[in-house]
Amino acid sequence: MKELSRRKTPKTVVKRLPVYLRILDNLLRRDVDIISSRVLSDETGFTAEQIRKDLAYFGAFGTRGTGYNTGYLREKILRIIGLDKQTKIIVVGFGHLGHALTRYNVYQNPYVEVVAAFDNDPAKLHSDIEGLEVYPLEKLPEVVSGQKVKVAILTVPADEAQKVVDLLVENGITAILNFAPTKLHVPEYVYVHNTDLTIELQSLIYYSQEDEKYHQQ
Amino acid sequence: MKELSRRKTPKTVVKRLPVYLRILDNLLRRDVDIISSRVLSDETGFTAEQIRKDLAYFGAFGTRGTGYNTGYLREKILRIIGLDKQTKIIVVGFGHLGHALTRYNVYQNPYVEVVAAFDNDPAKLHSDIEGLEVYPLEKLPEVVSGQKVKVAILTVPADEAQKVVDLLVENGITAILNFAPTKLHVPEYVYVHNTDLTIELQSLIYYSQEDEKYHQQ
DNA sequence: CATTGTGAACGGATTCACAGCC
DNA sequence: GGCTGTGAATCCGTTCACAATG
Repeated sequence: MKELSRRKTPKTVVKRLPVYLRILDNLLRRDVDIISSRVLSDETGFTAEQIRKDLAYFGAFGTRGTGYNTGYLREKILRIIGLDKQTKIIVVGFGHLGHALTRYNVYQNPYVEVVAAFDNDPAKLHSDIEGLEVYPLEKLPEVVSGQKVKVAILTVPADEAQKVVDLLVENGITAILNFAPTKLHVPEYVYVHNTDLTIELQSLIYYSQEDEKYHQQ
Repeated sequence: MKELSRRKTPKTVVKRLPVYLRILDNLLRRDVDIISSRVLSDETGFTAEQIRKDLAYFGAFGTRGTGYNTGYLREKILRIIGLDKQTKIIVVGFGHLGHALTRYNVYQNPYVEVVAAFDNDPAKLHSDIEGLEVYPLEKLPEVVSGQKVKVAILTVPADEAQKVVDLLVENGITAILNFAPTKLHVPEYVYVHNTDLTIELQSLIYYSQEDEKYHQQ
């Protein structure tokens, strides 16, 4: 019995859930209230089988012969991701990127709340975003432990990143969206997703030069 | 013979090349001029075998019994990625995110040059970045075709993204780093990498709630 | 009879294991 | 002896094919 219960959901599946959620939101806005895996496939570009398999990781949400109830499926996915309850996040590093990301998130999603931003540079301690305070790093433990924040977005320079991460982990952060171009060392229970813009851009450049020596050949 | 020459490099490999490059740069700065796959493994977190396999896609760059010459390997990877020659890129959508990304890139890399930014909103047509002009979208064809730009960073709102992409492709763009939260339709010769911050954040939230109903079980 | 849910087959990437070479 | 380069074995996610079912 333990064998079965140890099934871990692949990361690839978790990455697709938010896509489904977005499509379902769009469909609901258009009053589409039954949806087949085939239509979801058209909207997302994933295969219908893959979508059904993805959903099957979490339960049987559909009706054979009919499809999925849009609203019901949406509720289920919200719940699976954890968006059925408010999530507090912090932004560490309030330079241009941190600033842009804060705005981006604030505006996107009612379930997600940026509760504070942090920066070491006194020049950056001012926020032009309504309801957002920017604090020096010393205040981080108080805010994170006090409000039980679990999620952090990290946009500090590479050479400060590890020190900041240690501080985050110490204070109970369990998931980090890392924009600093460096490998972070964390305990295995902490989840780190790296979004490295330099890497993305450089792989893009690789692909931009089609039919060059290495590519086709 | 055709069978052999059709070998395509896996995307996963291409994504790791810039990581190697960064490590090699760091090592060179510390005057380390011979490097083994084992040490590269320690620095990157990838296995030594994987690193050797990755490099082997492009040739045999090492010396058995010794390792790789740091500077030589760096040159090779630069060349493979296409960073041995100047690359021109444009940023389309000059809101907070576009702005931050432009700064980010300008500052990172001598081989990569943001030649212009574009936005539809007259309010955003001013740049505070040295040497960078922000133009209305009508000017895009002239700049892109004229300067033979192949790479674009896209940070426009989701509902404008497809129209802008069509314009980009029409004018010769072959690689797009897309931050708009929507599926883009492009001819198969165009490479699109999606960086969807909402998706990243939502998967992060999934992982932040460890030992919840769906996760371990 | 359309569509879900799922075991089985497949394929691509990683890891293993070792032969080749300095 | 140490480290690269690589075929073989393995792992894991995707696709296939179909049984189950409203």
